[in-house]
Amino acid sequence: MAATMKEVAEQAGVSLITVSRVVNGVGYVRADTRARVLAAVAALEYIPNQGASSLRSRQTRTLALLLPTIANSFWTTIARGVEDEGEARGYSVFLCNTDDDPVKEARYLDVLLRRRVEGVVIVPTVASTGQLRRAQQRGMPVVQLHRKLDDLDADIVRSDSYGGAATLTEQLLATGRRRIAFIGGALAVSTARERLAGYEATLRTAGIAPDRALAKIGSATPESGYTLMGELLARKPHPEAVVIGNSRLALGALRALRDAGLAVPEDLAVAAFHDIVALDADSPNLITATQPAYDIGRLGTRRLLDRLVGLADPPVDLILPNHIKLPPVAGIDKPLRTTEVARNLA
Amino acid sequence: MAATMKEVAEQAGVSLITVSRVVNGVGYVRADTRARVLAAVAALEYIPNQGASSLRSRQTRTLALLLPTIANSFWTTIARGVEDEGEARGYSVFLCNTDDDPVKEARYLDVLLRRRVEGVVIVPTVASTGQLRRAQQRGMPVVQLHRKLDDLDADIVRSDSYGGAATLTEQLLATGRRRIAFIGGALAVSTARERLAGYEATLRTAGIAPDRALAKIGSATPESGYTLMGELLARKPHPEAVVIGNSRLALGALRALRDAGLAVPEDLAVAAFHDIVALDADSPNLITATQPAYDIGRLGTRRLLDRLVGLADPPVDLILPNHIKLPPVAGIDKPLRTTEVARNLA
DNA sequence: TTGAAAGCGCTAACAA
DNA sequence: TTGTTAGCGCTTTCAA
Repeated sequence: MAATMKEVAEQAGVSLITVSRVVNGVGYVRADTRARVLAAVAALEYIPNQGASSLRSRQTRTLALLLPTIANSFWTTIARGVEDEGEARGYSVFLCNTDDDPVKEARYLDVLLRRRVEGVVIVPTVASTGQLRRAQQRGMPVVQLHRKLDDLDADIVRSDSYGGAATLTEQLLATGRRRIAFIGGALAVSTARERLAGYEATLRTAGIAPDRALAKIGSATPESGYTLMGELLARKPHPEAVVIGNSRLALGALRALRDAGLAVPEDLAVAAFHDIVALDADSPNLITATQPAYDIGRLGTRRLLDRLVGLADPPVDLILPNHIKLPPVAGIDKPLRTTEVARNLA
Repeated sequence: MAATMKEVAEQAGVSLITVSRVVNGVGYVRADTRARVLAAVAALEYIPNQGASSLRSRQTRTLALLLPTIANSFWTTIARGVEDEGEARGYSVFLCNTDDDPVKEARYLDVLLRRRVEGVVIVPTVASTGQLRRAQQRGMPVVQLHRKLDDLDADIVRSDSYGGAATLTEQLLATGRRRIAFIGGALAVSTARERLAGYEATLRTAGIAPDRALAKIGSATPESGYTLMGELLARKPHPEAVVIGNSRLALGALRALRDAGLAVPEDLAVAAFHDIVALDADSPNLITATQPAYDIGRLGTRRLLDRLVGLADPPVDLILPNHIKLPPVAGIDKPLRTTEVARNLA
């Protein structure tokens, strides 16, 4: 049915390899020969079979992106960055939703190995190390996004969780508030640990001993945020401000404040990491740190593609600054960057 | 480097084809032969090369999803449905963001043809027909999602735009309001046309002649929604209610109402199509119609996969009901479905 | 239940 | 500037 290179060659009266050269634009071909080949290509509506080419050349021009779920705007923006960079360099991208389930992730990795994907960009689960190392040993470069596995020797691109939390805390301190609480996600995740650490270190620097009773750890859901904020409000007097480690927690916490009839920031100031669009409606009154999701995807993929063309440097840990936004209040209106410069920028 | 089937065969002391049968689980193989082969597979860490298999068998087990952009929660939820269904049936999915740009779309379709993708699930642009027909002619089935191209002979799965708009309008009428306005997206898009039609027909059924001055058409952005709502509010008296054809328009329209100091629904009731999470914060006071995005993706992909195993029925137009949500007001609290049943459900 | 032979559509390596 | 030969790793077809 579909025409092959051989048929094009016969039609054009040249050899197979000449057609290959014309189609791929490599090597020397006389102009009139090229024209004859192109005419045959058009006449037969020839479309190269990339699978056959891959088999011989050992290049599939294919990447894979594994992330928790595409149905969340933070991951989604990363995905867009990955796809754009891949497309720009001639790579197609397989999309894999792991749901943070190691079993699902392992199954995908297996499929990708069979497909001889050239490289993998991944937001890893806590249990990914073994499988990823296996992939690396088989010559499949891996770039981690957002979350860092300590015992994996691979490039990583992420945002500055520690610095972001520190800046949010600083901004609250700058408004004169001292009793500042914290609500964050499970500490098994590296970003959550770093955010808590950034918050505590900043308090100490300001001469405030962190009060562990004011640091609440939950599960990255609005429900959890609602509950934890409720616990903070039950204290008399309640905290003057709170740093919140992720958007879903913030959503619930803000609801708790509304239900309690408290105004933000007058009664209680809120500074939160802001990843998801759902927070937009509330954000005018918040201090927010937004991660550069698109760039995380884009730069991670760039790094991966550079590896594919031979880059052999040691793995980098590329930490990108968050974008800090302050509420439009007189006197505090210049946005800051959490870190001065991204290190090791490719 | 990576072991081949041939090497496994030598190690196990059998022929190539026997290894193939064991690996693929087809045909007859004696238990002890199978065990020897499996041992060799493990020893050599053999992973089948799917590309080679595809070349011979002409099955790539690969689909593609083309949509405007993954960075929008409606499309994203569709994508999740597509990926889940594909994964469940052993297919990997290439993700392609077209940005509704026909040129980008055409370039992707070309790549996908080269890759011998087995089928395509697409949210088409207005200019897709030619390329898609070409794909069909080359044996690549196409399923349209959400938007219908009139002159393409392909399955489509979408939600009931006409019925959704009709129900939103009915619900507003049921609250006693009569002067009901409409704000919608560009009429070049089939869904926008159908929503306007559903609104107008419902008014007529209620004995109200649609007032064209109350039907505003814009460009599916919050800015446009803000402007158009402003125009409606400039009329004295302003409308008692408005039906809004998509979420981004609604976002802007609601902002305009806030800025004008009008309460929803007391001063002006709002019924809107609700696709994106950003609207959640406002939705308690709205009547909303939410499209079954996940099912659109899932059922569309199912249809495509059924075609791949030989289904030859004429193309269907599968129209799924929207989910209607009413504000928690006494007396009006039972959700409705816009259409009784999805027709032609596979 | 197992195998031999052929070939999918293309490119690498070398030769002319 | 063009061509020949070989073979990528697997499945199809036919035979035993």
